[in-house]
Amino acid sequence: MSSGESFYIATPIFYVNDVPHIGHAYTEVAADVLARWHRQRGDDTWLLTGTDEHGQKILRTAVANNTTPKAWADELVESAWKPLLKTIDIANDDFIRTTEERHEEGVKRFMQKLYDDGFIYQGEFEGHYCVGCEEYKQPSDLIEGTGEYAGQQVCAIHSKPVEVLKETNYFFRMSDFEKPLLDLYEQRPDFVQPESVRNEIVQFVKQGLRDLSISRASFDWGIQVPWDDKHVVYVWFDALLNYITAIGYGVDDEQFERRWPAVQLIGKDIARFHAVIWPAMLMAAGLPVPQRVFGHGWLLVGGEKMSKSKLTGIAPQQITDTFGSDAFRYYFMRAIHFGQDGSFSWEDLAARYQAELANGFGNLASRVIAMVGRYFDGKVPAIGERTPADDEIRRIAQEATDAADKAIDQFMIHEALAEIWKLVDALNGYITEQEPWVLAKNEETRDRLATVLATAVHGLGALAVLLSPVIPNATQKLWSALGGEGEVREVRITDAPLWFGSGTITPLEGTLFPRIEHEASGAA
RNA sequence: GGCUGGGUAGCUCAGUUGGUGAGAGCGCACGACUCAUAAUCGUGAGGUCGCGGGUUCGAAUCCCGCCCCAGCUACCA
Repeated sequence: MSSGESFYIATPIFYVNDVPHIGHAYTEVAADVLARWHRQRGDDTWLLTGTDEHGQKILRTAVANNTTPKAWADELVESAWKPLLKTIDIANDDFIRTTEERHEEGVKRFMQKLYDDGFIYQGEFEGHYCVGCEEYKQPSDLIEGTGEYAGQQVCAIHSKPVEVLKETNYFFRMSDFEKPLLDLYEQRPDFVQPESVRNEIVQFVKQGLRDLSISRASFDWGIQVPWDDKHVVYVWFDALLNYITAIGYGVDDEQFERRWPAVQLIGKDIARFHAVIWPAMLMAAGLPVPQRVFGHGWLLVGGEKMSKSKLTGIAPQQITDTFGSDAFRYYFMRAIHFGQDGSFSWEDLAARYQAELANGFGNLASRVIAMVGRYFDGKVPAIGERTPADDEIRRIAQEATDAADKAIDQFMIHEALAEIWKLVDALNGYITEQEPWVLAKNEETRDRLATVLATAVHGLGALAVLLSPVIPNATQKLWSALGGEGEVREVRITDAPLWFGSGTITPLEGTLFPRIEHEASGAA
C-alpha cells in the first residue's frame, strides 16, 4: 500500500481490576505487530492502549483493600498493566487512563453535546435488584424459587427473591440508530470483521435496539454527568470514549483530524460494545465511525475458553521467562488464525519454538554467519554471476514481501508470517543444495562460493526487516550482526528484498533462539 | 429455544464460484549431507473429509434431517 497514510490503531483498555493474562497480551501483541508493520511501511502510525478505571467493582475492591479507588487504580496500573506492556515489548505511542483529566473532560464534553442535541433523556430504569449481590440482575440470571419462595423468581446465587427497583437514569437514544447501523453494516461489509463476528452483530441489531441507560446514581466512582452531579456516567459509555479523548477530541482538532477514525482491535466478546454502541454514540455526535472493528478469537486452553473466572488464566510472564518475549509474540501470531479461536498448549509452544525459531530461523542465521566468518573473514563477499537458483531466492524474497504486506492489510497476521517463512525454508534449502562447504574446498569455485553466501546474507537481511515487527529483539541482533545500518525497525518493509549489504559481519553472541532444555512447561 | 461458528491424517489446521488420484506444518519411519543450535535437505507411511438421505455425469465443497462442541441471547466490566 502507499505510505504516509494515517494508521491509528487502538486496543481495548484494560479493566484495572482484571489480572493480566495471555488473552490481554494477545490483543496487545497483535495490535503492536500491525502498528510496527505500518510504521515500517512509512504510515503515520499511532498505537493507543490504556486502562479503564471506573465502575462499582473497582470502588468495592478498593474499599475492601482499605484504600481509595484512585489509589487502587494507580497501584494496579503501575504494578500490573504497564509492566505487562514491557514484558511483551509493546511499542505504544500513548497510554490513556480513564481517570486522567483529558479523558474526563472529553467525556463531559461529549455527554453535554449529546444532551444538548437531544440524544439523552431522563427515564426510569427498572430492574431486579438482589440485595445480597447488591446489584441488578438480568432475567436470565434468575431462577425459579423453591421452598418458601416457590413460585417467585430468585437470585441464582443467593436463592432469595429479588426486589423490583426503579432508578432514575439518563438514557441514550440508541434505538434511533438501529436503521443507520444496519445501513452501515450493509454498505461497509468490512466495518465489522471477521465475518463470523459481523454476522452476530447484524443479527443482534436486527432483533431491535433498546435505549441504553448511561448513568448511575447509586455510587459515585465515575465521571460526573455534567448537568446532574448526582449521576456518574456508565462505565462502558465512559470507557469507549477513550479512543477519541486520547487524540484530543474537542481540544486538539488538528491531532483529532489527523488520527481519527481508528482501526479497533478487540476480543470478540466485546464486539457488541464496539460495533453497536460505540458507532451509535459517534453517529449521535456527528463523528465518523471507526474505520474497522476487528474482533479476534479467544485462546483456548485445554479446549476451553481461557477466562478470568476459571483458573485457566496464564500470566504472560510465565511464558516469557522461559521463551522470551520474541517467542511469545511469534508463537501467538503464527499458531493462531487471526480472527478465529485458537488453542494454546505448552507443548505446541515448545515445539514451534524449537522447530521454527531455533532450528529454522535461528540456525539459518548461525550457519550463514559462521561460513562468512570462516571463508571470508567476516567480510560479506560481492555477488558474481548469478544462477537461476540465486535468482529464485531473490524472487521469493520479493514475493514474501508483497504477500505479507497484502496479508497484513487484511489483518491476516498468521498468513503474513507463513509467507515470510517461505523465505526461511527456501534459504535453508538453497544452502543445502549449493553446498558452500564443498565450494570452499576448491579455489576454482571461489566466485561461486562468494555469490552463494552473499545471496544467503541478503536473504537473511530481508528476513530481519520483514520479521522485525513480530520479533523485534532477535531481528535487531541479527541486523547488527549482518552489518546492517541503524535500527532494523526503521528500514522500510518494501526495501527488505532490496538490501544488498556488503559490510562486515560481527558474529552473534550466542544464538538467536537458544535451545531450551526440557521442563519447558512451567505449568503442567 | 433462537442466532453465529465449528466438527478434514496421531496433533494443530488449509481446502476459492462442486471436477484430474483430498493438502500443509508438526510428530513418526527411512535415506542424503556436515556449514550450522544433535541442526539442514529429500523420500515415505497415515484420513469411511461428524452421521443419514438427496441434487448431479461428478460433492469435503450445494439442499434436507440428525448428532456433537463452542459462543451470543444487551446495561459486571
